[in-house]
Amino acid sequence: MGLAGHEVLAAVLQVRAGSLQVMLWQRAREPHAHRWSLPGGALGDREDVEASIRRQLAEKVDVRQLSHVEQLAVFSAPSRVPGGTRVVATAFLGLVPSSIDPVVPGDTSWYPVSALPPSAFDHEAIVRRARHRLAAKLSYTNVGFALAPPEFTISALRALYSAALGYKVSATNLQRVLSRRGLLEATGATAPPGPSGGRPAALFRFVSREMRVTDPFAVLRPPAARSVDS
Amino acid sequence: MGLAGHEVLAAVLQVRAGSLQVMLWQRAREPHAHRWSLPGGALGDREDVEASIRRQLAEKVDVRQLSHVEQLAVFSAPSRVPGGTRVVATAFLGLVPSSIDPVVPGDTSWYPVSALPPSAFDHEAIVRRARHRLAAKLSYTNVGFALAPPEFTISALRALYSAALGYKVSATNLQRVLSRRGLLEATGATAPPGPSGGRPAALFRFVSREMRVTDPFAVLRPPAARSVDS
DNA sequence: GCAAAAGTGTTGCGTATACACCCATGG
DNA sequence: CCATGGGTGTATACGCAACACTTTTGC
Repeated sequence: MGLAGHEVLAAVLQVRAGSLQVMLWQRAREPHAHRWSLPGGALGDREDVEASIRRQLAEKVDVRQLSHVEQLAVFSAPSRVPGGTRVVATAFLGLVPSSIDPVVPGDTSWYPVSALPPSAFDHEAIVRRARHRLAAKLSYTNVGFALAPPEFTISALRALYSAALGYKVSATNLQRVLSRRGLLEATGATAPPGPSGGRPAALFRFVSREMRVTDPFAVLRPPAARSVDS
Repeated sequence: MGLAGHEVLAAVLQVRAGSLQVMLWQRAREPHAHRWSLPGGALGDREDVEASIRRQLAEKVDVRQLSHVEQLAVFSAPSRVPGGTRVVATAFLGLVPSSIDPVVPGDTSWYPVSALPPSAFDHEAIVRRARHRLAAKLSYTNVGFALAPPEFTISALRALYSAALGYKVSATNLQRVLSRRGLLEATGATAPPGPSGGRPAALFRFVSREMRVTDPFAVLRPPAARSVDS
């Protein structure tokens, strides 16, 4: 009769060691003992789903390290979680900058999204969804800021985008696109060159670290106004 | 702890009489008696949220008339619905082609999204979200098919897009964009001219009536492949 | 000076916009 | 033959991809 358990889950993604990875913890007990599952838990009585996922993630990582959190979708197949009580899940995408290595509990670790271990319930589908959402938003928003350190070289940024998208991105054009859109600004400082020399790379930062749509109307724009994003 | 009511709600949108309208029904009882609210109801034990919203909408309209349904977001503020039991809602966007005038119950009618009557709960926010989602998807997917009749003239299609987007769209460019992307095809037939003459308009149809992303990577495309939408 | 890495200039192409012009019908 | 509405042709603008070339360092 519409009464059901409600849980929140998050696919927390980070580019680590050159690949896009997701934070998972290993279940100790049934159901699905030893399988890997997404962090999260039951929705509390006095919180909405976003407050809830932030609270739950606080048990795994320092919440201030989460650079971005957004709702993905509801997963509600009646039998998605075995047992007497039916459980509906609200899934989130969470992002952590690559410059941070969060301290995580012992049962928790990171896995490349392209090589997940045996996953519990429908969590693999949730990770796929998160991955797809991130790739899409990298091209029409400024979410890049959520993967990047406060300051970075273009090469480093290129590596992040490549890892998240799963294919090589040109550093040249990446810089141009992000600059033209006004997302990137030079800090003035430069990074030291590598051991084999080379021109020192300039450091950049994202102008804003709030999610913003940067390519609002690919086509069918309103007549004259260009800078509307609403 | 995590046990809550779960309801599904849909903002069913249709272009009627030149404006984008939403289907609402007037509450007879408290809470929020006489205010207007979105169709929907409690999630059943044996259905997922999408099956549920389709079932609930069947009580209002012929489900076959729904040309598109998609999840919007979860609305979960603890006090969004007054009363003892906490109610979490999964909101959907539903679309009906403008050629159909569904028979609706007596307590139900259509209102322009730009001039909503006093709305129940957080339903106004849900309508805003639906409207925004529709506008966004009109520019990078083929959702247009869900607003349009099986066959239509370019002028008629222009009127639909203009109503849904809230600003004038050029018929010339609309046709070009949709044609280049391979979404539109001519039926060969023409519509009779109006009472004051004029060249008879050619009839078109959408090639596919399944949702598809048509502008997958605004930028940052994978190197060579162009037709990837995954 | 040479190799390596970073960044800029230039060109070409694909796609969208704007606007003029041609087409087909009713009166 | 004129007014009305429909459709196409053409010029222009803009943004991204590709690639060559210049800049700045270590050895």
